[in-house]
Amino acid sequence: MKTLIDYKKELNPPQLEAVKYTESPLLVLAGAGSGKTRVITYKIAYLINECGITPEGILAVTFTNKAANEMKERVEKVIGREVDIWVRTFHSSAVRILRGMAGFFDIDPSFTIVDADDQLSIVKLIIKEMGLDQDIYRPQKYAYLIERAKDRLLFPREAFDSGFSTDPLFYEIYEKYQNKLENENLLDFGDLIFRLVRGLKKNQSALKVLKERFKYVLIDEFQDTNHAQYELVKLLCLPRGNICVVGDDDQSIYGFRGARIENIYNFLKDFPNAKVVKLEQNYRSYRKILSASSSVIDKNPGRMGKKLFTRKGEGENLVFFRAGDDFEEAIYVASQIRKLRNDGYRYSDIAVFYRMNAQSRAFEVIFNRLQIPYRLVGSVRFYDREEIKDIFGYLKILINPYDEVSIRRIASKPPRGIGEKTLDWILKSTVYRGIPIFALKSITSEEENSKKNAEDAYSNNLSSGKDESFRYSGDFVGTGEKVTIPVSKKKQVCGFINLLLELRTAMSELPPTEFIKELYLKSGYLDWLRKNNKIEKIRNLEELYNAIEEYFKTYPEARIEDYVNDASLYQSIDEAGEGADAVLLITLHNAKGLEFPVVFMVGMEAGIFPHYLSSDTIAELEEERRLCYVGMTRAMEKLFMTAAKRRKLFGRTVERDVSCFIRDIPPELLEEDSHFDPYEVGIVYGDYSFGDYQNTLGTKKESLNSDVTYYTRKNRIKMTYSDKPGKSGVETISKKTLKPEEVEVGDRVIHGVYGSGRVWKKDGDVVLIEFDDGKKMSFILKYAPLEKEN
DNA sequence: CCAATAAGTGTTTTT
DNA sequence: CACTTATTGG
Repeated sequence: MKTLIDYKKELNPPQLEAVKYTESPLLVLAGAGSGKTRVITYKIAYLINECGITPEGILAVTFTNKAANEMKERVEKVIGREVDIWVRTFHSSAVRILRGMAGFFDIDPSFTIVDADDQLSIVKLIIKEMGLDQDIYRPQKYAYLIERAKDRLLFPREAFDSGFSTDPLFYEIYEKYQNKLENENLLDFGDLIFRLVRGLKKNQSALKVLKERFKYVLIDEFQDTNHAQYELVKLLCLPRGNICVVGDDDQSIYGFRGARIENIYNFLKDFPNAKVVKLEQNYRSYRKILSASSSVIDKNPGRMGKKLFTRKGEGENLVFFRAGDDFEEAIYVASQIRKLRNDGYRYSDIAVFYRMNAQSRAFEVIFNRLQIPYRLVGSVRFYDREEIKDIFGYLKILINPYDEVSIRRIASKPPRGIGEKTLDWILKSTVYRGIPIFALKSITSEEENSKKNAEDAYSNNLSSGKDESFRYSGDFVGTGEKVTIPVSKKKQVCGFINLLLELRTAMSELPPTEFIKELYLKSGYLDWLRKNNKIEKIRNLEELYNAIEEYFKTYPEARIEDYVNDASLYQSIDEAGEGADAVLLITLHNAKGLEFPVVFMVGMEAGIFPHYLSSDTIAELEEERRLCYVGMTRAMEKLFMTAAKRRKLFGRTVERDVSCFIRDIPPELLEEDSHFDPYEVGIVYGDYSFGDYQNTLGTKKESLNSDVTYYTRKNRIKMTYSDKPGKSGVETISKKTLKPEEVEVGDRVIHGVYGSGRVWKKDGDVVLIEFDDGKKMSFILKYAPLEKEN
């Protein structure tokens, strides 16, 4: 059944043109808030309903998995039925193709994916093996270069020859890294695209299969594609030109990751008969917000140039506030949020954007204190958590028994008597010689054992029988090194291998969710966490279990392998808290594609935004400016920008100037808020750990023994903590509080911090107190250190 | 081998 | 500060 769609009614003229145009390649330049998702959605519907293209024939590439899911849902809503359409990220598409057509690409389909973390540990390992000093030859630098080389489709040799890097060490490290990955059946993020592109170039028949399958290709966020991804696009769509790319050069913010803004400029050259449609009507923001954001982005030269306009009203001026420090900044935002609530906004209408995740802390502390519900996106990504990665470590070994990174990761989690030496031996006996780890079973079996023992005794010139400390030794591939293992470790090694074998059997026999339970228990991992009282981690394992359950409900046919692969590409489970009425705390990068009635852009300070590590080159600064533009254009009705004079970052307090981006905004659009008094918010002082907030209000003094002492304004409370073992802790103020029913207007009270005063007003659990110096402040009774004066 | 402690260190954004 | 790495002592 086909739903009738009135495209003319649903779309404005340029949108309609973009949807309907299929004669040649199409570049849609979609300004912020111009309805680009709408265009893609309707275009897919149009292709299916009006152009006779089957859903399977469409490949739609989005930037994140989340965007992919949303896009698919929207398409299905427009079409009115479920469709089997590929809406995926580049990486997820690549995994699917590589695994599905592994034979074409000379790839073992049981490969596992290494993430950025694993990647770094491999590079570290190599640098260590090469005997290089990690301080001089920084692993992260080489990991970064390897990533970039892969973006550019350069193998080690080619990278060296082409002058990508003339550092012979880089060449060597990259080559060793690549060899390791290949020997251990691992692919990193870059490989996913790299191997696919290489494979398709080499193997025309594979390319033909894909070209026949994908009748039409759509790419979203085209300005953030890298070279390799663009090559893939060209392979699939040249010379046919069955392609539509959508992007905005002003919103390219992933250059640090290899994204090439030029791709969008080059599209017209590479696809010569391409048509361009510009979407310039902004449906999102009031005019003042739009013009302020334009005046920022206007500073960037060489833009393709769109003239965004809005039919929404003028709107209000932007608000700027300069706080004393980061906590005051958070308190200001909190107080504004309270006001907004009074004006009828919901928490979920509001978002706080910052440049780096570290900035979220002050907001978490203050929001908790003031009971403002918030949702934190992406800071510690779920799949990046140690315990989650450990469980994935187990899974990955079972799928790919060559996976050294995972073996290293979990060998001693929980501790099972396998230390560095033993681990070394295990790896050198198996993975390093191209043998799966399970094969150790035979090496450690009894018969083998005695035979080996005899041989070893011989080769080591040891008297057998007497000295049984060496059980196995050998010459190892590539190294020529002899490694020996004390026989005393046999039990531990056998236990480990048997565990893995049992788990492998369980994996193949049990339903996925049952198997996960089995894994938690049999591995001893859960018990280990329990024993050490790691409540949070146990909770996370529960959450993982739920996620897995959910996954297999959605994809009943899937196998654990599919889950592991999919999850390796996902950044967060993300379901938790979604839809709840809560303020969103999010990085600017993560905010791309979202919109909110009210936006707070915080930390608008030189050094933070633009970030001091991204201010060296003009290109970097331009990217920061685009990031600022992206942030500003998320706001629909109100946009607040804040900065702090001082900020505690990396453990020390630094003074900072206001961001240059603030100065790019015409003063007539930006109002400075200078009336704010943090005390009015009723923040309760003394309730923070370790002087978080004390810096704002109190004086900090350091004593000789390096303990830190904080004094409050009135010197009534002293807080100390110590770096010395056994002594860390806070001597806090008395935690005495008053219950609402114990307080009456007019009562004399003593506040632990501010001294004595009189209750001026009482509203449920909030009291307003007039102190003897005349200052009024409100407090939440539950938290305020209050006593009655007697 | 491993837990506990001490010392050292580098600070961004993420598929 | 938050994290990793090195050292120590059982």
